[in-house]
Amino acid sequence: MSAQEKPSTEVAVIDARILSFFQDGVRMIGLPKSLGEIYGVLFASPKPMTMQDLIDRLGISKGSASQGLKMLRTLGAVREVEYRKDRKTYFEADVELKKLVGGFIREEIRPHLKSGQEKLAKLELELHKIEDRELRAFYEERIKRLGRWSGKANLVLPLLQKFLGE
Amino acid sequence: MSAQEKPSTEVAVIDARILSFFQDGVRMIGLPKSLGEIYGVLFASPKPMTMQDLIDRLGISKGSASQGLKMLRTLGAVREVEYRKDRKTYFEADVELKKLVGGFIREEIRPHLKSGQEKLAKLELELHKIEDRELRAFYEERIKRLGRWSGKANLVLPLLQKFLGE
DNA sequence: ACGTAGGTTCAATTTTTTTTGAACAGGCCC
DNA sequence: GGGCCTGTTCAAAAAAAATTGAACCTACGT
Repeated sequence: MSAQEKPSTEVAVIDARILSFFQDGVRMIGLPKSLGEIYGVLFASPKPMTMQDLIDRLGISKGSASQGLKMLRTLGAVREVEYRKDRKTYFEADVELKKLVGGFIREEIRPHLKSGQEKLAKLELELHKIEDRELRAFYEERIKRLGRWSGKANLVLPLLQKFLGE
Repeated sequence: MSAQEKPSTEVAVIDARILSFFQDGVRMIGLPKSLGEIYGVLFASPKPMTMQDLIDRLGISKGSASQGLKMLRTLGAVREVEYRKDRKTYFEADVELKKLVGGFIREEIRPHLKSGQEKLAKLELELHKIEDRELRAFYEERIKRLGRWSGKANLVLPLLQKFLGE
């Protein structure tokens, strides 16, 4: 039923490989497998899909699909598109690396980085309380080092985005 | 007992903050929390520590400590040092960002990337089997795109390392 | 050779994360 | 209004990952 295409064996094989590509890829960056699966199916689909299509295709629950799509949208990896004039929302994969990486950095990296920087700031304030000269010097060095790391990260992320943006 | 220093309150507070810094940081890159804890303790310690020291300090099991140190060693984040002439092995944190990032890339990124590239290679071989012209064109575009992503990653990683290496 | 301290391994357990599914909300059409 | 279709939420269940602890090495000192 519905407007599904005959899934010719070859295409099915290819879809499966693309899927496995993303299942893996997403693991690498520490996101749930189902995110990779949903994105993979959309990436491999010539036309937009509904949530129900994804549920059928992947055999996942409605809840998973809904949450997965939500996350993918906030990452900017998937977008809603006008497609048919019905009640459903149709999705397609956003395939620009720049956007994918940007979303990942914004949602998954920046917040950690920020909280780390806040921790560092507090640390600096504690330093002077250490009595022992030598020990204080040691901690100063370490904390300065953490500060440099943090600074590097702040420098690298925009460069990375620019580089991937072409 | 043992050669432990008086953990003056201030130092304890600072150590705790450093620990929490790494607990978080390690989560960001998808490594187990205990790795961050172990590394954090070593990072915050002016002198080398034994496995037993870590067990006492963190209240973790011998197994955890052993496995954690193993992983940290293969990541190049921790190294064994000569310290006292006893049977124990003493560890200290390697604090060069370049080395940390390098180890992470080598152990956690490269293998995924490689397996992804192998999948891509197989994919290319399947493409010609698709009968439908239009559909084949679509898949060709997508797979070429994946290839470009992969290529970018291969380009970026060395640059990243160089940049952090200074 | 024996006992013991330091260290590793791995199956079992615990903890954490992910997924499910049932309840619910809103909107559309009759 | 009432039924129905899409989609969301969230507590409970399932799955996956990390941690433990006991068995087991190995090398050293006596």
